[in-house]
Amino acid sequence: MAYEPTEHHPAFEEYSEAIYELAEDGVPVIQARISERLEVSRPAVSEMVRRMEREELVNVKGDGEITLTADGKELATTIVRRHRLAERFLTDVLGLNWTDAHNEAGRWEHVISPTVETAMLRALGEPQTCPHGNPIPGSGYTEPEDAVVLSKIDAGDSFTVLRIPEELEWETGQLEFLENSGLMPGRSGVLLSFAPDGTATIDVGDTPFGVGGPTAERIVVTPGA
Amino acid sequence: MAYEPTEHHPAFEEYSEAIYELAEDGVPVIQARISERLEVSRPAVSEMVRRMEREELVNVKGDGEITLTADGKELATTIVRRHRLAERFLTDVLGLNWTDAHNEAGRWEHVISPTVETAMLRALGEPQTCPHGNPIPGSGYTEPEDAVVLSKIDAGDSFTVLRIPEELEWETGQLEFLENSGLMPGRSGVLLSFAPDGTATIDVGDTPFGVGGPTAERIVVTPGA
DNA sequence: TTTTTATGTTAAGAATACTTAACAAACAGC
DNA sequence: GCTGTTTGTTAAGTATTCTTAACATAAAAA
Repeated sequence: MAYEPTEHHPAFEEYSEAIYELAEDGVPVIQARISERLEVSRPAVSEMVRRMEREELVNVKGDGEITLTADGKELATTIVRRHRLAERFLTDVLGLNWTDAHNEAGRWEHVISPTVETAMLRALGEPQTCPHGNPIPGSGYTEPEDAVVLSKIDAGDSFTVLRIPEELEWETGQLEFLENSGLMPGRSGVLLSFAPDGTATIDVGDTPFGVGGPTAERIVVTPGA
Repeated sequence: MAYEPTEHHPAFEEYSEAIYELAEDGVPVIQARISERLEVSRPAVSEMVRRMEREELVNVKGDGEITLTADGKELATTIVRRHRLAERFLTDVLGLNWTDAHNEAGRWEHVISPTVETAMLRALGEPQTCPHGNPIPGSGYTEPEDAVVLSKIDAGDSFTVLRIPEELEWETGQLEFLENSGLMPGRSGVLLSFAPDGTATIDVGDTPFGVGGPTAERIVVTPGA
């Protein structure tokens, strides 16, 4: 009870996070992309970006590319860290599935305090990634040198799943599909074949199944079992 | 990320909870009390009560007494349940102290989903009260027949702490004091003496200490060890 | 080159939830 | 009975964050 407003406006947290993750996913950080990811109108983004610029959370380059300032980056990493830590906690401790954990964490990230963050980190044994393999900022995680996207693996070769980028987590049904298919970090499989349209057929243990081209171009793996 | 508004406006949740807990504490439920507990101005409460009346969450009697409708009660018990469950979780699983848990739960109560609620209940073994002894709505808790307030115990008699009502949790430093003093549910002690101003001196294991009259009139205990 | 698409902005407006100032009515104390 | 406190309301205004409509420009496609 009794309002305990967060240090920063909730919307600033949400926008900073979106900017951080767009950059992480290699998507050009422009207003239109933010608008799509947060599902708000372009004018809303336009106004928020102006306000965040005034508050020195972001800078806008001449070509419209948006970058986080030091303050903005600090805010973003805090939120992303809490999001991924919460996901880890929700799956590992409370047994939620990927989809539920992802949605829940999208709200938890705004209410978790430093105290709880510390307690969760300890309870989980200082995890370095979220359940989908994405790094928890500040955990010291470094991506393996040989990490490539699934679409770069040759047909017939084996691979080990590294991570499902944030971008894919937002596609409806995607997380549920990947989790149920067993395509999760740490699992090894074989890339059976490529269709002309880029669809990859893979085998990670159960029945082989197809993964669409755009998805295969985003899932990060390491070659070998 | 991506806004997931709660079913009800956050403020409605906050106000419903305040109304529920004021009634629980035996405080007359009028606008002025809500204003004090939520620390918002009286006009703000006036407007919110009108809106909640329009949404059929509350009824206002002729004398200004505010009562929850069936819908309002459902919303309130949901929030109170999540608050107390979160407190239990934060203290028992994450090791937070009473004060931190209380503050944190004040934010968590608005973001916890039914799925997480169920998972927490299972993880905690279906607890019936929060760490301060207040019942978790829907848990089937029933207060012992012989429950009385601490100030009703005779000097020299022993007692067992039952609960610290919500009202006291809002007084600055109160939870910290009570927790550090060891005045927690389940603990037994002896009421050593009463001062003329109502202050009770008690012994719950360590050094005896005094509890102010108004506080002693609110802490609920059962007679005997 | 002309047209279409993508992108950003302005303008106007709405909902939520606050605030302070000012006022009226009821109630309690002397 | 008068006075001071408690309580609720009106009025006016603010901050945040969103919307749609309309428009301008730039980039891509035909």
